[in-house]
Amino acid sequence: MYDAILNHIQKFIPLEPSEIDLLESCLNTSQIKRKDHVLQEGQICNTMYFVVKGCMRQYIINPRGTEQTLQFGVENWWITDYLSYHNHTPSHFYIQAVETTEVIALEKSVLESILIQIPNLEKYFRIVAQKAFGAAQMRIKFLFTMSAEERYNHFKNQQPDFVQRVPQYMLASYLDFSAEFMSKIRAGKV
Amino acid sequence: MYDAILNHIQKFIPLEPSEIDLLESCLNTSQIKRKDHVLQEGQICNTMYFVVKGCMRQYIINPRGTEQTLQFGVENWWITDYLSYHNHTPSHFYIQAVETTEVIALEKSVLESILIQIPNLEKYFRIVAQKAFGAAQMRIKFLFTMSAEERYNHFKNQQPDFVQRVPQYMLASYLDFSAEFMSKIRAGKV
DNA sequence: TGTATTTCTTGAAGTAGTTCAAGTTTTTGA
DNA sequence: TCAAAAACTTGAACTACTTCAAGAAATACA
Repeated sequence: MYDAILNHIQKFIPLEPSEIDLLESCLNTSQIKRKDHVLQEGQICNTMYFVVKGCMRQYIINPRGTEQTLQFGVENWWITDYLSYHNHTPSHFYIQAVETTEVIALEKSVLESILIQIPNLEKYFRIVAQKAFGAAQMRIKFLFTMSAEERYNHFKNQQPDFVQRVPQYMLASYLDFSAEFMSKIRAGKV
Repeated sequence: MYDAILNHIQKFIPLEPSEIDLLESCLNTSQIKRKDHVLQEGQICNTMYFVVKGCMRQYIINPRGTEQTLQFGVENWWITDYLSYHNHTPSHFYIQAVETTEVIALEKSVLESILIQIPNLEKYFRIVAQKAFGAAQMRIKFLFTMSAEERYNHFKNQQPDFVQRVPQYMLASYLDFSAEFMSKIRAGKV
């Protein structure tokens, strides 16, 4: 039932059988329907979400009223607003299911008690966050140095399946260009 | 001597006197001269740097040969390439002192042994990384939604002193516009 | 299965930025 | 202290994108 998350944790740290039992007793999965939100702008985020199956995204609505995707979270990714989570401040983001998605929702109070009982899990979350930060740095590098077409081709080479999986306009905004321009890139009209 | 880092750690977790002693015995500071590098593109990064006093930056050289700053690290910030650090892969980045800077350089092997002796430090590094990731998300939001002039004004309001502290061309590239355009923004010629 | 909704496409007009080049000012460090 | 190096400014020409609007195609789900 919780194989996905337990395997992911054990890629980074070992777990005792008793720790696995404890985790299994504390976790529970929920289904988020396509287009449903787990976080809205202005809310305080006090939950981390682990994607078991499906796809979530974090997005904003820009001043022109257009949605812009900042982050996708697919299988084995954690998604949350860490700033709102840590500072108890209203979130700037929406977090929504792109397709019907199975997540493990871990509330702050539950997580904190788990971390006291399994201190070694701190290391797991440290490494996950450090890698996510590293990936964000690389993302900024790509945004800074590549043209729109290069960003599209690079992403398509790295994640060929994912390009088919989400609506084009979501991917366009993630790569920081307009949906119309994406259409022209794909048609070779640039 | 190590007040800065010990105070910073104790903002997030308590330390025993014995743990403080241990840390003091493992840490050492070094001076990085202005424009000297602690990491070059292509090297494997196996050190984390804590800025005690001064300013470091992480940058790339883009295909046109221009430097673009991805991150500044001032007092009480950690700076490193987490992706190279964790994956043992060649770094895409340069890390350089903007002004003569005092850092605590913590090598991976030393840090790992410290983390075994003071497991609670995992929590400290977890929170630091999670907040850094949160800040990177906000940064991407600003890059996506604000014009060049808005980004400049926003940064200037948030960090008025810092604008004077670093060369304009470094800040321009951090905010993702050209040094020439920055000059025009400041002169009100946009 | 059929229809409402969502997503994608296309062209035309506009613009927020870049690039280049040359001169000026400021800062650095021997 | 002063020469060399680094940083900043300016205008002119250019371009990689955006915005808008309207129609076509694909998809979801009652």
